[in-house]
Amino acid sequence: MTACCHCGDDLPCAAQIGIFQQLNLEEQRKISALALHKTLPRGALLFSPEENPGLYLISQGRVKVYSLSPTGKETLRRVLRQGDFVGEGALFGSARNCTYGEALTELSVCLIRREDFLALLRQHPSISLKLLEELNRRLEAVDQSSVFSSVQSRLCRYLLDLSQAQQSEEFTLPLSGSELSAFLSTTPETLSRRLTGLEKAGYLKKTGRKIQLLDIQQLEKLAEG
DNA sequence: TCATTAAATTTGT
DNA sequence: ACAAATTTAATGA
Repeated sequence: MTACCHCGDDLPCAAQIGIFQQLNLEEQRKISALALHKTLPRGALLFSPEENPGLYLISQGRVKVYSLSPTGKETLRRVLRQGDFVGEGALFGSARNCTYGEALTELSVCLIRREDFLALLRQHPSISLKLLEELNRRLEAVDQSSVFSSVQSRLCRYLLDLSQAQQSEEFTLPLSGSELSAFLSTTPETLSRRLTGLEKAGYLKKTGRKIQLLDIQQLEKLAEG
């Protein structure tokens, strides 16, 4: 069988992806056989409104997902990391979206084309259920980051999410200040001020782009607001 | 490696 | 929100 991305031969790339983890090795191998394995350089475009071939699974690296307004202003939607997937919108025909996916780092991805993935869903209803769960989780995330919450709480939530994703209270911000401020729907200036505010309060320590969370409980409190 | 300069971030208004 | 000041990253010798 085709060796997958950076995974070992006996570890199909599907094994890394959350929604496929409950499947047995045999089934994961089948999925990996369906997938096209690619490596892309930093800056490459995975998908765009014009070209959206199917479901991408991220096996190494990070992807910036953003939309472009008619005036050319970029709004960052999310940042994908290892184990995330994107492109399910391509499954539902309405290619009316305006999102782009760009490689933030050198990238290894698996691509499952639209038709193949639909076949997969019919064959494995449990994958469909997993997919629904994940999409619902994203829906809640959008809800939480709505205009009703403050920049501070959105920032805290982001930092806590990041810390959880990296399994560490110490991490490096994956986005530049301007990118992160766009993501949080604010400006670089207020982002900087909130961040130093949290530092002065003693809730975290900041050294350049490195962040160390010191008082998780307080941050969680602020994140609720 | 160090100096120059470009870019990004922080701070004051 | 803008602009000035400061810090950090990139480039090239």
